[in-house]
Amino acid sequence: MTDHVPLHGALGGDEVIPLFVLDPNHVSETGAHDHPHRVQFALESLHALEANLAHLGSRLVIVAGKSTELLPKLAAQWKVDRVLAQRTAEPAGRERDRKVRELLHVPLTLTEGETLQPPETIRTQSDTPFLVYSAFARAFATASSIDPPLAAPKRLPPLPPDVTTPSSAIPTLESLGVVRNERVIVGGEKAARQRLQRFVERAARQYHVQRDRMDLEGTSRLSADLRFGTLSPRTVWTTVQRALSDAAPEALRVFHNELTWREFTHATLWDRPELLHEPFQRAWVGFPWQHDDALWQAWIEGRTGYPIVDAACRQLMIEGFVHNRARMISASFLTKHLLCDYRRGEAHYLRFLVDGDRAQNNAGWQWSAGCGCDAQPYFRVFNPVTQGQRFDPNGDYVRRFVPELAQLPNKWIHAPWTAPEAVLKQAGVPLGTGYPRPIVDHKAARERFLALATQHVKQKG
DNA sequence: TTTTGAGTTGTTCGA
DNA sequence: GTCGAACAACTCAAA
Repeated sequence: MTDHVPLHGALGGDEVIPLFVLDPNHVSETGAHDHPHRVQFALESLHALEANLAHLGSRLVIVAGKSTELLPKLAAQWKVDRVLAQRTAEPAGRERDRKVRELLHVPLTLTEGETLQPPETIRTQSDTPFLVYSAFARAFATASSIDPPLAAPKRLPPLPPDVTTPSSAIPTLESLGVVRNERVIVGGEKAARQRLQRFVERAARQYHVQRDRMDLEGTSRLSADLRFGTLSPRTVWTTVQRALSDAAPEALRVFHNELTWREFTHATLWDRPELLHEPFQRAWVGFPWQHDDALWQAWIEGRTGYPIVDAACRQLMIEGFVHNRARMISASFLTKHLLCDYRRGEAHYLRFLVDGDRAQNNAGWQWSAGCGCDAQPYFRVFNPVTQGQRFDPNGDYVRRFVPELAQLPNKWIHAPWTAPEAVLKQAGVPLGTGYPRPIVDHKAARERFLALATQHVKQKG
């Protein structure tokens, strides 16, 4: 309830009806099957919200159906004088909001809050959207002072007596055919605040040196909270800023930089909704991605033979989360080593990530594939072995998600195929049966991709 | 209008 | 092991 801009805006009136519309596209058996981890997190967050509102003297009214049909109907029935909601940069949400506004007979106020600044406000001097990150970040830093978050209300007005619509119950996971996953982070504002607190106490001060370490808890793990609004970006920005006021400035600078990237991805998607279907760099339209179902299956199941890639792919399925660097390595591998269309990987991540944020996910995948916003061109091809050695130096991340390699000594943990037979035998890792050999050779795959990319981009340019 | 400096996260090779 | 250069030009954004 902290920093909830629509609720805060609505408190200016005498009566407030907190309403949540359960969209059957998202919360149904099919919808839940499409994104099980996110549904679990969302339902828990909804329960927490319901309890929170009740505690403050109000009630959450839950209705199931399409916003475009329900909102005009309910607004008329309840004789409300306005409707408030938070706007989103996500294209389908924008389209929904546009239709709702058209159909409502009262004003629809779309408030800010998804991002620190409204997505269309950070512009170049010639009033065009920024196309490179660093220029955006400079403009963001000078243009914006970040307002402190709005405090949670102490008390809410009770529901008006004529709101007699029976509230739907929040569906159970079982009713949606989803088995609860204990490894997925807990939803709700309270759990979110605990995560933020934990980050501030344990990791924030070392953020600049440990954020890339896949084996440590060096990151904030707040991506899902930012996606669902269980924490507002302002809350995260200012809380970490306050906590690091006496720390080395580098830690805060690097953390704020990550939040600024989030601003950039949302502003960019706001400006170019078609990015969900097309590459950022137009020269990449029509790139000859290849479709090999055997390679695809090996990647999604974590059987590529490259431990760090396999760990990342398995973490996604196990936790609904992947460490940022592991996302990059695994995305780079799928697109550049296996030549799979980044959109296929993007959809897979969107399906299973708790934090499935279209703006962030798309920008990340495009960057990894080489067709996104990046100063460095396509010839950066991550080496899955050296990346593992640098950012998972003891192999702990690999061992956590690829247990069949648990007994393999550190020296070979990121390249089991280079280990002597005796070592493999001792570790109980029969290559080819216990753990796969690499499905592609790194050097050959790298050269193949570079040749293909060079050829294609030249042709286009 | 032209010029200028700069561009998230890397890899490989050879000295 | 460590370090610097090459990778390849091009576009963006501001002066």
